[in-house]
Amino acid sequence: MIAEQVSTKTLIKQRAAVLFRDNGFPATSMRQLAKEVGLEAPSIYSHFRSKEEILKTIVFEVAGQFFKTALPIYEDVSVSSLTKLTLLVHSHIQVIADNIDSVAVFFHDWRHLDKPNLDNFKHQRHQYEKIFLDTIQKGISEGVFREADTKFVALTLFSTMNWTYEWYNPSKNIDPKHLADNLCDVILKGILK
Amino acid sequence: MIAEQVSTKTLIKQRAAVLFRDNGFPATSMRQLAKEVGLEAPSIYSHFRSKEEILKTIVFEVAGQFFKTALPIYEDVSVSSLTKLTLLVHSHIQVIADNIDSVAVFFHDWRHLDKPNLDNFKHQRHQYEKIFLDTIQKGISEGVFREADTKFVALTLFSTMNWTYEWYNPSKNIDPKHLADNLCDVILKGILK
DNA sequence: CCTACCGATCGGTAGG
DNA sequence: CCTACCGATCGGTAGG
Repeated sequence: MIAEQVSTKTLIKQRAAVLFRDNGFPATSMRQLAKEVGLEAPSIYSHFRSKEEILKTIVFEVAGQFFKTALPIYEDVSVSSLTKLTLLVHSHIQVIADNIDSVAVFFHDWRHLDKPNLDNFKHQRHQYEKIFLDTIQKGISEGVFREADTKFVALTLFSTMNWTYEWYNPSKNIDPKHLADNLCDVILKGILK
Repeated sequence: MIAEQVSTKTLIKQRAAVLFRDNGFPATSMRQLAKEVGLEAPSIYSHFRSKEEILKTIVFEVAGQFFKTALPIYEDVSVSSLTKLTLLVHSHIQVIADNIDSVAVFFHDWRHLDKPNLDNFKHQRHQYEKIFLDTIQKGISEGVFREADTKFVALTLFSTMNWTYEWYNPSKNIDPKHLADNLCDVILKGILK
């Protein structure tokens, strides 16, 4: 009984992520979603209290994934800044590749969260960015990275990583490890010969 | 009389860009937009045939801007691949900085274009990407850029440039020229010392 | 450019 | 998990 409920809830979440990704959160109706899951619209409300709660669940599950993989790397004192940054990029890309639909929603539709959730989201994002910022900063002060505006470098790194959800197709393209390798290569060494 | 109509149309376009940017196209209502412009909702329909036509106008005006600045650079045979790429990055960033609201709509809401416009958009985007792709390809074959997957390098470059609309604030941050310089610096030489 | 209004669809509830 | 249904709001039209 409980197992079946969890399974339906997960199904709703997964189908919602695909619909949100394709059409955006506001343009997706509960009727559409219900149809996709094989239910009537009101039945969804026995699993989620509102449309926004589905969005909230998706967004914060992705946030949790990002933290879960990045924190252990961040806190490991035995590796160099360079290795640490490389590992962070790999874990970030892996999370994106493992959850493309949800991640697209995460990057696209967080704007539609309601007030307390929106603030929570921004706070968590800031915390996460700090992980990369600190690592880059440390690398610069150790002389392994070039002298540069830390914030700008971090922003550039995030740009490169986060745009992947726009075009990356796990089933068609190269695997996440190669993607992350290529990405590190370009960002670390540049494209100049 | 005609001048006033043009001015109202432009005003609608500008306010729409801001609303679409903040709330997304589907979440913005014609009533909201009308209020922002100081009209009643039906009055908008004397300037645009539909909500989608406003989106279409914004998106393709931005596309036009991108082409207008990039094409002369692309076709100039007197400059090296390196200079050409640098100039292309500068012009691309300049267009983003000059039209932040419209550009955000361009990157975010093109998905909501209807069929013929959607195809047209994708075609134009592909043509534009080709400008950068060709330039990188030429630079590689001339030995000025490192041997690498051209498509991946172009994608990385676009990622870096296009993510800027998410955080760049022309009134607060550094000016577009410096932004483009920093961006070229990182993408060309990397962050490694 | 406005008033008056349309059919359709929205998120969500009541009650079982 | 369903049927029946709610008030609100949507994009858009008619007619002036």
